[in-house]
Amino acid sequence: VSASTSARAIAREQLTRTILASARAQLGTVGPAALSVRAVARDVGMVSSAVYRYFPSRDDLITELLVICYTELAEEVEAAEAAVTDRSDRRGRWWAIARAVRDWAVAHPYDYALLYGSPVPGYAAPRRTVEPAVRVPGLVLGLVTDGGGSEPDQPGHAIDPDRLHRALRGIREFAGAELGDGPVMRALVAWSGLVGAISLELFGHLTNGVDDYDIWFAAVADRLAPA
Amino acid sequence: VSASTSARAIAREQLTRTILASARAQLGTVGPAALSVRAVARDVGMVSSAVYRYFPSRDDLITELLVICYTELAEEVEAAEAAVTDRSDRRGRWWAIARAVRDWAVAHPYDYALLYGSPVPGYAAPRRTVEPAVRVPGLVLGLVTDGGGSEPDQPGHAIDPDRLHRALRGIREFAGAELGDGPVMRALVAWSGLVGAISLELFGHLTNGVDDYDIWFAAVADRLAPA
DNA sequence: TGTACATCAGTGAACGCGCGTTCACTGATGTAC
DNA sequence: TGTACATCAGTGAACGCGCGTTCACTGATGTAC
Repeated sequence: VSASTSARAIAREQLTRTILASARAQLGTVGPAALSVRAVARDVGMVSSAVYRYFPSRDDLITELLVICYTELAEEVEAAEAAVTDRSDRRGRWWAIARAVRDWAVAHPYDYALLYGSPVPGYAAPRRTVEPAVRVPGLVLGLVTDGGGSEPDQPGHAIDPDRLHRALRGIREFAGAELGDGPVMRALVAWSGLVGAISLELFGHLTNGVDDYDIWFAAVADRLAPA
Repeated sequence: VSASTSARAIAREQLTRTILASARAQLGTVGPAALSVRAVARDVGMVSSAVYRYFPSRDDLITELLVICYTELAEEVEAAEAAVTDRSDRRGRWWAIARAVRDWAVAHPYDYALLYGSPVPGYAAPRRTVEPAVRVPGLVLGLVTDGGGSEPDQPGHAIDPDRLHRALRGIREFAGAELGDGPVMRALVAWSGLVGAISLELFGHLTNGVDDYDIWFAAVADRLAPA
């Protein structure tokens, strides 16, 4: 019996998933800051100390949840974007992305809050969360650069283009160096607007102001289209 | 001695402020979810039960903090916007608003997280927080409608204008009924982008991507200008 | 102005609860000969 | 194939801590006559 399929290994994998699922469910009732190892243990029916056989600390549990949620979101959004058959329809691809992000957020509001809401106090996300985290904004960037545009930013309010160019170095390195600042800014503005719009909706800032969030979001996303 | 200036009344007012200041300072180290009555009491040098002479519960303390923070933010933003002498320079007024919001957010990141980050679990904001909360978005709305524009929304992606119009009823009622959907959407998109951009920055989503947040924000705000 | 009473701020103990993490342990699963 | 040993999952008790809120109380401040 190979190590990875032994009864122990199978049970371990199973239970790891069960613990994570329970933790994620707990997120939905209590928020990430109050996520508790003991409550998770209670939920999966083991003693609290046993959870430490699976996760060395509460922070590692949170890290795993972050990776899972970022990955799940990214996969749904990537699938939605890839489903747009006319690849030259960049507006349609944008709408697919925007809609998929919001659909996921509405379906998993607490997970969304974990990813894009206030940071968990006393918790610092390790590097391994970065890669899954940048997949969705990377998709927006890819959409914009697909247009082949490499034009610089067209400044309106006295923005120093050289300084802006230097400020965006990190993003260029992430995405490949042939990016103009104009497309990068278009993508970032669209991404900011998307996150802002969803946050305003989910965090209750539109209560009594907007009655029909679906059409509202459609109209916002329409105006945010980067391409 | 009138009731409002008696030694007792003075001491009460003073201590109320001290307690709130301590609570707000505690926000900055621990996040709103972990704000603790006992820690505040310890900080101001009284026994935990004594705080209940001033605030009937922890939730009331949070409510007061919300009102204080919303009000402080609104006052700074209103002052910055009012300082733009050329009232026809709507781009300049927008920039004043955007910059003032971000300046306050950067100076008080935990307060910003309290207002625009994830909601505090188990806490429902009462009505009295609404009025101070809408002052800043109201300013953006006012800026847009100052242009006198009452045009409908110009749809790009098959958006039903009637349905959108109905969805925005609450906002129209709040701001006065002569608003076209076009200006309302322009204001909301700008406001969404503003909140999104600041949240991405403060909540750490641009780490290693953007090096110089000042110029980045200036460029984003420039592109978000609603007027 | 002085006294008797009412109001209120702050105390200290208690209730009942939760948390993350460690540690020595039992007993089952896996491995090497 | 069978036995001896090593690995590991899960237990239960404990450490030391924190929390929100209540309650009977003391003693100071305010008020009415």
